[in-house]
Amino acid sequence: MPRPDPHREPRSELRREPRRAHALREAPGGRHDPGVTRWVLHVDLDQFLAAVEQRRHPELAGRPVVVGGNGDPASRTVVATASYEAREFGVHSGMPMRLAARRCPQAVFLPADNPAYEAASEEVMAVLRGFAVVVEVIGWDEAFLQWDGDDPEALAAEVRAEVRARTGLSCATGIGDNTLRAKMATAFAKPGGVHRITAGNWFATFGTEPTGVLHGIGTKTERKLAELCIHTVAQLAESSPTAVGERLGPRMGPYYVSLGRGMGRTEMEATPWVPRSRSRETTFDVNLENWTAVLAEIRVLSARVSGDVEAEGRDVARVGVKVRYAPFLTRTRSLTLPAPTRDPAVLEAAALEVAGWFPHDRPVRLLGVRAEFTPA
DNA sequence: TCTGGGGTCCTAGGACCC
DNA sequence: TCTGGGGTCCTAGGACCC
Repeated sequence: MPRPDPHREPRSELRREPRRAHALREAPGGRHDPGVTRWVLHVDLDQFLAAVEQRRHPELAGRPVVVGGNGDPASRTVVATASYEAREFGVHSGMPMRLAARRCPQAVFLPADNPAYEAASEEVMAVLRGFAVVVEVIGWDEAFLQWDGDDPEALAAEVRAEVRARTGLSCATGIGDNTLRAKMATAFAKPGGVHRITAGNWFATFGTEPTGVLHGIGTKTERKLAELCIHTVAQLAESSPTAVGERLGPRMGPYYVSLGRGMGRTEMEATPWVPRSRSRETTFDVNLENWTAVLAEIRVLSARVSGDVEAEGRDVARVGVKVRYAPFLTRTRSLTLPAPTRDPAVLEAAALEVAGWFPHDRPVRLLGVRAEFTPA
């Protein structure tokens, strides 16, 4: 049973789900025209970052490539994406670069070039929008397609061929009768294939699997569910939403039960995502020992965030600072601005003020600055 | 396996007001 | 003087995802 790769590129969609719990119920048809079925396709690019690098550096094709951080395998960063060749050596996303270098010293280590990946992602999304489908982008390398028709495998094959022809990139496609099942199907489709999961084979596929296989349930939640004697997907599906809610929260509890039942959305949202916040953070290869250095770094991060805010062209309502002390104790503080602004001087002053609230007396491993926008 | 960077949303407690 | 309940805002932390 392939467990989905826990780390891949940005832009989460999971946390948008609970709010829409009312919409999680199967659409009262999913069938608008008789004989035509609503399908969701989850298109997921294979080893995206590594593939983009291999595409622009053809000499890297077929070689182990590891993308992450600043590309220095000795630095305190982790692997963002490993090519399939590198995965053969046990290198995978989320692994410390140092360990990756030990497992696969002959790999080519490259720094993450986010603008390049954003551009490549846009190329792919443009191809997807060329089909008669509703496209919901959920990350650099992922999108849901909503489509009413009879042969989703045929559509998936067309999509894959077109993406390959127009961008040189390979993708896998999960097919489902909702977002969750499509997404979960993709794990079986990788790399480059197609797999279909619907209400008809949901429990046959996942019923006896641990709850942690579900997209949206991590190790912490899996453990809490186990304390309620809920171990498998089928057991979760049969659980009382209110009982689970008493333990895991009034929204999340019922949401988890719905996941066990394989529920998901059937309507995609094509309108572009509006970011809620922008943040920048840095982990230092050598911990910062003095507070003057900390404040200097806060200024640097604040300026980067201000640049992002300016590019976004929206006002900031709140400024937050994150401090991770050695060895790994993380604290966050934040402040609502007296009035929304995008003035870099005001944002910097706020970040410095918040930073001043933290204990000054321990080595600092990471600093971060975050700006939260006023609601659009 | 000493654990990145960039995000989203939920939860819960306290402040404050009516 | 003491008490209530509800609503909203602010804040810190937690969990999860790519």
